[in-house]
Amino acid sequence: MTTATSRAYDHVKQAILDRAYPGGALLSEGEIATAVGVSRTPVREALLRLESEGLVRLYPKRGALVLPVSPQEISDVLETRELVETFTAGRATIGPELIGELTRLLEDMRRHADAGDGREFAYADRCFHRSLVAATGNEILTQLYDSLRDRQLRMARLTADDPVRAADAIRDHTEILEAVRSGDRRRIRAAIHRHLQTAGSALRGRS
Amino acid sequence: MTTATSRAYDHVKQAILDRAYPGGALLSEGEIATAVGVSRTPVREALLRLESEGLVRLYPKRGALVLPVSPQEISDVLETRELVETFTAGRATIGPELIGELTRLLEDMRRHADAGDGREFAYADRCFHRSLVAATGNEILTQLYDSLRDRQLRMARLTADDPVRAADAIRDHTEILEAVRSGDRRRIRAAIHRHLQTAGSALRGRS
DNA sequence: GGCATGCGTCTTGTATGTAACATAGATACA
DNA sequence: TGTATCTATGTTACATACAAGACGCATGCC
Repeated sequence: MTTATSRAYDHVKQAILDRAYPGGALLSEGEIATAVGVSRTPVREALLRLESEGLVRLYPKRGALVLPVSPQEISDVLETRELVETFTAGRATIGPELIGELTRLLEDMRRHADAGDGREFAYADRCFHRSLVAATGNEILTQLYDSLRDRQLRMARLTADDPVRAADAIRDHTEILEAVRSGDRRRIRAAIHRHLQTAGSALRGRS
Repeated sequence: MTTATSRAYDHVKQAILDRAYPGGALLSEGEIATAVGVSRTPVREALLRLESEGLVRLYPKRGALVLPVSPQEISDVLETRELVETFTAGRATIGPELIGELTRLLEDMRRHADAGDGREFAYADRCFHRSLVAATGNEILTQLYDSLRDRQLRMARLTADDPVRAADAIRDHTEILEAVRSGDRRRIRAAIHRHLQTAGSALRGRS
């Protein structure tokens, strides 16, 4: 059986990302505890972790505020993502194993896009980028990148099922993969930059 | 009165950075709780936070392992630090206020170096760099940078009182400040790169 | 009306109890 | 000898209890 803490964590995180707990909501430990069916202790640990990830902020004796997505946060997340990804593009060790994984993930994206499964599509998308970052072997950056993607998920969930954007994403990723295959790091960086540019402008425009 | 959790946190963190709890040590909540004079609950929260910062790793039903500094960690921390700092050098908003703060901190460094106070010196050093990062306004990077410095502190504490390295650091920082004053971002980046290069090679060489 | 004050309620911060898990070392046995 | 099992001990994971802080609101006073 999974631990009570992780159940509480998953529940709250999912609810925040799905906007079931909207930005600005003030959560109480007890409320969540009864919702999940555990005691307050594991809930508290989950909230602490979510705070370190930047999703909530704990106010003493008041509750946990679901941080609203601010223009500042959008900007920070996108800027940091671009920094990490362009850096790793120039640094990842490119080998058959990485190429294989990227190819497989791109296939997944195509399949899920055809099936209209926005959720799985977004997941494959995410794994694609994550693989590139992880290929540098830098665990700090990899972990940072994961948290960035979580935060971005909250901003972008609404666009996940848009077929036009899906097609754009597939085109972009294909380009990135081609660039990786070519081994030309400048080209990889350029492809990633372009990709983030389009993704970012959509986000910034929306909020 | 400060909270029990923060007291536990400060105690454990300080002990780890000072190597009073050496890498490889297996801590138990109860042990720390009696040492700090609080119950196990706040200790647990402190350990959770320290785990998210990469200083310990919690093993279920076993205890908290103080992560030994690995070559991989050194490399990751230095690489990430350089990435963040060179990026922010090209992006920070340079104004009289930033220049004033850097000037003041450099003065502090000089003063503490003369006084032979390694601890205060290291603190001013850290603030100097932090100001540059914070001047981008990117809160994610600022927070990441702080955690990187903590981790590096653990690797470098031994060198803090070396007067030769202090002199080197002051020279490097003076150069950085000059570059900031000039407003030439390429020059700033170069100065920072040089600075991290020397600092890094000392670290890598030692471990 | 406007302001201070006190009360009731909600929520956390911390302490403590308890059961389950992990491990080491001893012991029994093939 | 080698291995499986048992047991004693240490440790957490989680639940629960309780006191204290924060806040809304009514009440009383000017």
